[in-house]
Amino acid sequence: MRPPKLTLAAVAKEVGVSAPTVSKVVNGRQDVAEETRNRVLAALHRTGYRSPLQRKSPPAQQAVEVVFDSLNSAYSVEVLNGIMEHAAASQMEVILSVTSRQSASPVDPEERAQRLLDEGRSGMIVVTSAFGPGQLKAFQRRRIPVVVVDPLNPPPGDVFSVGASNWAGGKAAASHLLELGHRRIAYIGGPAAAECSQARLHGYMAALMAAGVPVVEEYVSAGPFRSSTGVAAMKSLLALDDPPTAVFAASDSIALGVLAEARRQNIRIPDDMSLVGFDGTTQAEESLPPLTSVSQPLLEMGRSALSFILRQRSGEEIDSRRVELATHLVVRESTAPPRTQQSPAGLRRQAD
Amino acid sequence: MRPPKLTLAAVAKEVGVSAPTVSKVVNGRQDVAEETRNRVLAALHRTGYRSPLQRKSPPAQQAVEVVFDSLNSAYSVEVLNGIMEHAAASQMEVILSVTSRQSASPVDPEERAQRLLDEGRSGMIVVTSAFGPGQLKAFQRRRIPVVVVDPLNPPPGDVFSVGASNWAGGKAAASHLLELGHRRIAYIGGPAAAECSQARLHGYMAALMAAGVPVVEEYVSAGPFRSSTGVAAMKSLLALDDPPTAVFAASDSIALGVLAEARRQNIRIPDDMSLVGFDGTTQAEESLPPLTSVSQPLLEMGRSALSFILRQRSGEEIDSRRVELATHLVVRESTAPPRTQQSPAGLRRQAD
DNA sequence: CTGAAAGCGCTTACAG
DNA sequence: CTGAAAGCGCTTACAG
Repeated sequence: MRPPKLTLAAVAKEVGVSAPTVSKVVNGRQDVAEETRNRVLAALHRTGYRSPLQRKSPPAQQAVEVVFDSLNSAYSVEVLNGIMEHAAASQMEVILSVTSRQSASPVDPEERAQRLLDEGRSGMIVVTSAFGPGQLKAFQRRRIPVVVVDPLNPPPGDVFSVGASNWAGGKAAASHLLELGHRRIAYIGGPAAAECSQARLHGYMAALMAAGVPVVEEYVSAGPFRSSTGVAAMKSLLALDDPPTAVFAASDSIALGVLAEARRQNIRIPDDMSLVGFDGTTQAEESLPPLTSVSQPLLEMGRSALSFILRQRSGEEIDSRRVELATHLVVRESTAPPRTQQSPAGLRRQAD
Repeated sequence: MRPPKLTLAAVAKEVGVSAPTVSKVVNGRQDVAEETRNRVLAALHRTGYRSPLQRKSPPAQQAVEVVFDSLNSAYSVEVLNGIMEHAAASQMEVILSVTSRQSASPVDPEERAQRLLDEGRSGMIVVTSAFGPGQLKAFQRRRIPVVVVDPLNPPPGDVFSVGASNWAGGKAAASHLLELGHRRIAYIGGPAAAECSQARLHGYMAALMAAGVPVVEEYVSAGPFRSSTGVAAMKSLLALDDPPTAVFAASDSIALGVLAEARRQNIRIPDDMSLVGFDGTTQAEESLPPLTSVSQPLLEMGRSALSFILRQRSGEEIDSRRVELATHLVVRESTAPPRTQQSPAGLRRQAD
């Protein structure tokens, strides 16, 4: 005698609810009590129920969706590389999408989440993207593992996330400059709203305050993580009566902009001014002079994100929903003691 | 009033048969008269009937596999961006893989091709990769559309490929330098075996020969598309008795290496030496000085590759299996007339 | 939030 | 070979 057919009704009977209720859970409907949903999901999982749809098509290759807001930075590509590496090692397919490349129509999150489910995907990784809590809910309701990497906005407490120790990194950068003897240290940040950017700023401020150095408002600016931000900020800084002797840029791209503008104005780095970047991408390594930079373990961040998905998928109980990987300062040739602490005028004469 | 729902019953009514009969045809049953079957099939096709199953899963979401050998270059990322853009516009999913990230086990091409087929993928795009003819055959046998972008080795004649007019680009770069008055022009190429690299070299040679300028062996070198190649080549060039007054680098990364080494040796660009890159990535734009470079339509190449797949997929008859997109020279600030055509010694004195 | 009842669209079993 | 009738499994609309 064959086991009774694995229908939706059979699952319902097993859980002790009605068929319509199971139907709702399977389709990610809203109107199911949390507790009921959990019991049904458990039974669905235990019995291995597959909808007629799923039954028809062969069990698909395990796959994970990866969403970037853009691929136009060394940062993104490195995180992607980390994901790809882990994916290859664990036989996962990676379905990539880039929101900034999306043509007009933004995808409805409910629809997207349902499709993920229908196609049997293992989860989704969202990188540097402004995924709102509303969008995340569509996934949580369907129990699709989601991991965000360096979210623009801090994610709701129950969402898994991967980041780097930005605060400590900011502090390390500023401390390094302070130890070299700098007192006038500028900070050029990323988007003011971005979580990581704020953390770096606060690390910088913490270091200054610990050293008894006041935080000067004109020394702090913000902008997108692009070299143009560094160029613009550097122009303003050099126009100050009392320009800084060192600059801490919140990304290597920004730092490269600073470097370009410095060269244009004949400010030598590190002789006339010290410069620290953030990210530790090859850009920093290959620039001239090679940039002192706070290195983020970007590959590792990508790997961790995927490994979070895999662990959730395998039903592992995960206690901490946030992984923060260590940054570390890599000292290269763009930082040196200040030329003369007393003579800011000397710096500007040099520039003429 | 909306059109009546397109059910199996509706189709039946239209043909003048019963629903069960249509059901049999849809499911490929035997017990239907040939003539009836044909009429039903015609109606099915005409009305565009889709079973609830087909209707539900948005046609198993069309997807294309994209294979890169590596993602560590502005070139690759830009091509990928082009693919992503077109994919978003045409509602395709992109399944990414990177061969250099592949853990030890190389995937068996037969297996890979079969999986592609099983999962109903639309095709595969292979970028800058050394995909052998043997591997391609596994796909051709299964009628899976494959498009290669800038293959390392020229693909078999019947494979679709997308590239840029490398020869013309090389010629344009060298011509530009010749027109400025340069006669001692070096070429730093990419991997000697790479098709695109050879084309650029031959374009360069053609321009020199047309101008009656001999091709000097010591002025021509090759290496990976990385900045270190530029550094090394530049060192050798500057050590020559008769160093060139201009350098044409086969990629922007290589050119950036040349630039760095020039700065280290106090060779000013373009005053002491002119420099032309290739690719036209933002690296070239943002460098200091901004680099004159042969721009490749990388986004467009990505888009074209995908559009090739889509056209093949839709059964379109395609006459030409090779698309070659135009490159064009973008003159920026790294090129200028030679300082003194007569005094190579002058250049070297300058460098001391 | 839940489920009895009705409904939907397709398929099956079988009489003709 | 065909189709009326019964059946299946899931979903919907809605009363409680």
